[in-house]
Amino acid sequence: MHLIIAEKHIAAKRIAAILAPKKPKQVRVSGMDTYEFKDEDRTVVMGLSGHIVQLDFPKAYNNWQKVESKELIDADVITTPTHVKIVNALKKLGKEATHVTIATDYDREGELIGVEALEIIKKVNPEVDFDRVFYSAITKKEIDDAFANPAAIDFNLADAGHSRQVIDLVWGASLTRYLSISAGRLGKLFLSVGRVQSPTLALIVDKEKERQAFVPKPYWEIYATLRDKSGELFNIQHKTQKFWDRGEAEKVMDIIGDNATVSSVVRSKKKDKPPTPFNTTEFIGAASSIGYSAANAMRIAESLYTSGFISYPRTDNTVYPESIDLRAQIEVFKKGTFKEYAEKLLAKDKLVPTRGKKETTDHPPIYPASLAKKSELNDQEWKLYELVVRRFFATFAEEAEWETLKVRFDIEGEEFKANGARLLHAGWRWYYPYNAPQDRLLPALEEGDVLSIKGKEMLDKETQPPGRYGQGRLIKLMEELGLGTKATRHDIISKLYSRAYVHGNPLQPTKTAFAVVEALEKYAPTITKHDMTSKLEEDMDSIAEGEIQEENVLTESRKMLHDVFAEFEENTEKISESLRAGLREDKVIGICKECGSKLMVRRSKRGSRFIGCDGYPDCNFSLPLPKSGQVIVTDKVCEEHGINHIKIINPGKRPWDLGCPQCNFIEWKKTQEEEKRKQPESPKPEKITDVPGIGKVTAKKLEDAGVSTVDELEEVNARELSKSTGISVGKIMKWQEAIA
DNA sequence: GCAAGGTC
Repeated sequence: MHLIIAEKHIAAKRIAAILAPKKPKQVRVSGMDTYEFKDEDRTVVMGLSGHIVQLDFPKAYNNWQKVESKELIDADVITTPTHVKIVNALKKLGKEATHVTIATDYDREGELIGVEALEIIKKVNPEVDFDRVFYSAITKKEIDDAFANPAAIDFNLADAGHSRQVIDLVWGASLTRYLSISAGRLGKLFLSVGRVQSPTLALIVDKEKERQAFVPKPYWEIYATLRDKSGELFNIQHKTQKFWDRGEAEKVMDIIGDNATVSSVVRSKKKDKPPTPFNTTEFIGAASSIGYSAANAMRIAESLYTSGFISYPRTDNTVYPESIDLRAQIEVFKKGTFKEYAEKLLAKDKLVPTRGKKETTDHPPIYPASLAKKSELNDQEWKLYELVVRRFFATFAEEAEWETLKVRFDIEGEEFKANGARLLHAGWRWYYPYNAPQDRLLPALEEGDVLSIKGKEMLDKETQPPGRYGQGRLIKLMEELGLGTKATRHDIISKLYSRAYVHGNPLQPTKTAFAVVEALEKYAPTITKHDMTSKLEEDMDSIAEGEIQEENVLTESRKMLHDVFAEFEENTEKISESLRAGLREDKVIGICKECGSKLMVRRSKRGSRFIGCDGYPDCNFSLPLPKSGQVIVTDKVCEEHGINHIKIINPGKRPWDLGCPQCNFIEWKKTQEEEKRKQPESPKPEKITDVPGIGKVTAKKLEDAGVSTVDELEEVNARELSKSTGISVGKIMKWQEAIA
């Protein structure tokens, strides 16, 4: 039997459909759908799900307290299955196979994924014969060509990928563990470190430092308001856009008289080029600018892809490959919502798409694969589908053409100006109307016109600090620096949120993030720089070229990590103190109005959280906090209470903007009172069976537990009563609420 | 409970 292994299920299905003389038979093997057909031999095609195994340390290293972080550097690295069903199917089919063809994606990870699968098969069938095929799109021509010319597996390339896995695990796990223990942050709140996440976090922290160091500089702007012939008012600005000297600006203000003369009018034309095809980064950038987070955009893109509405969403490529029939792809839209756009494009004799800078072999750019009806998708999905369709169309459209107008004015010898712009020909902007610049219309003016001045204004302004990174911009920057991949960058950003290193969008780092980045920059600078990835890429290339052995690269990397730990050991105390200080700062939410001490997030003896005063026990001012979720202190300050707003982060949920905790508490008390006022009629129940939800049977149970009157039920400890009766705590507390 | 990389 000939076994063909693809990287994912859908690829297996499509490859089978192309290779099979007749429709392939769908056969379930160990719970997996595979595709079988008869060629020269019986052939089975099965899909993996990317990596189906994972690297890890042996179980003995799992205990954070007992195993020193340093020991992870030279610990064994073992391979464990992550997709058991697929591994079982591989073993079953692998045993029967006489020949195996690896048909995973055409890139480094694809090579490694193929070798991982082959290794599983070799365990049950050591003598099996194997080869490898390369294709860059699943079209009949590419697949037929690939299978007509099978090649050998590139084990060096797979080794290169494997070295990355080991280095990521060893550095990430040992540093994460060391920092978490040093800061006393164990359990869910551990402090993570990684080759990609830490340099990304450092970018965000650096930007924040730049903002903090920024000193705003005051400047002034001068405008005059003119009336045109038709009576309309419009503004013009002094040619010195920013006056750094107030006196100078005031001098100009004094000069402005009653009239302005048009000294020149220059009309010209400007063109702007249609956009390039979407790759993942560009797609996330565009989605981000219409309000989607990177992770959400990718989640929705994934579902549009699995439903067949768009092509594969994880791609670096920005050039449509020859193998796609682009005209046919536009013809799909001759019906439906985008009919008029498709027809206009199809009327062209020649369709010439734009090309981006990146051209790769793995997958085509993202394009709409089939026609969707609005009713088939939810609102969020539709908007992103529409974005992909419109972008696809725009890449075939003409340039947009603007008419620009530059008018200069003379006011008592001072030059003023006004710029106008008008869209003459929409071109691609008709297809793709996102973030389009507005027309700036100026009245009809000619050189020598004299207009009356109706007003003048001098604005006080100051220079602004550089902006924080938005998610779209950060992903683009990560790509430029080689951090992460098209499939992981959005995940890395989500990770920074869930570790409470950042909050908000644009991203704002917490004090914890500052402390972690500072500690790493001082004692383990390698892991905070994108150069570590560049160096790793170089090493991987050398391994792939066969110039160097994987083992050599790993040994060198481990040696570097030992040096880092030697540095740690000399500075144990300092690292621990500075981390703890940073972590403490994230707990401060302001100054106590009653005593002037710090108000902090604290824990009671019973473990519940609250906001308490550092001046306790002399001052016992306090505010409640929600029971679960991480508390994040934002930089927004409540105008009324002078304390910082807070957010609550629960894994897998949207962050909850709680606002000022004191306002929130006051609001909560108010609604509580209102609710009481709403139902003052219901009198306190007399008998225990008057309490809603308590019948005779329950009453008997309660009596057996020593609770026979309403008063007793109100007083009893719900937890203890639950233990002795088996009734849930929640139910008991509800009864108690009903009584009160 | 630790990373980053695939894919769902």
